[in-house]
Amino acid sequence: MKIASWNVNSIKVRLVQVLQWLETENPDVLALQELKCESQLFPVEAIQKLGYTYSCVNGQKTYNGVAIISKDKINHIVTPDMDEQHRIISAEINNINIINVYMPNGESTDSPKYQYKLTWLNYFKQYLSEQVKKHKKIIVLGDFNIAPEDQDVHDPLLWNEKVLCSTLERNAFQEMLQLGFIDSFRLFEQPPKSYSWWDYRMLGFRRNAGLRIDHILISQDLKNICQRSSIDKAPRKWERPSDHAPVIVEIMSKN
DNA sequence: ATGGTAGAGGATCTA
Repeated sequence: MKIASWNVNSIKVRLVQVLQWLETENPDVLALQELKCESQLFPVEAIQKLGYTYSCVNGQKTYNGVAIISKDKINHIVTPDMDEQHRIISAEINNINIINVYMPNGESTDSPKYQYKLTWLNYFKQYLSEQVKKHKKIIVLGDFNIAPEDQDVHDPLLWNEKVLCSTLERNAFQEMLQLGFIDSFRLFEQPPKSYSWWDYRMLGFRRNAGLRIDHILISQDLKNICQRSSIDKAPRKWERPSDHAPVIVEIMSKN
């Protein structure tokens, strides 16, 4: 079972790329973030034509918005948002609980948005702690807007204690792991300087000035059946790309 | 001191 996550930064603009990527990579499940569209405007038909019969959307106008599309049946859809910002959608597919998140960015550590992010992270940790009591097989994936370690940052000195890299955010990430999750990417040997997001500005991608802020966490029960975890940089080189690359995990078996 | 780019929506806000 191949499961992927991609912050598309507007599904309306990125639909062409998403369809192209689905055709080449053929994942069973794709979690999308930053749809920037209302749920009823999500392009279900075009996606269904590629065999993704099932989908669930938690959209909103202008900002945020998340969705899960799947070849296999989607059950128990929930959207446990903290407030009016639509950032979470969770569903069960093939007996695995998939929690798709778009975490707040925070803007900068002196911004009120940073305080909002910390509050939101606290809320989400609480939600996860409830989920681990209820389910054994859980995947938490999406745009975390946190680079967990210095090895996930192109220039750790430049980013030292900056938003996305600050100690409080990294602590929150570790506290999520301590609930019983593993950063699937680090289960395997990876190319050095692997990132998932590059700023559109200042030739970020060409300089590989990136951060690894998109993650796929798996619960302990999935560790031994996790086959692969990777970042696909290819779509970032395409015409009119998202600033994020898709991240992928492969789990053995369907049940 | 604050740019640089992209998307939404029609002036800024968010990232």
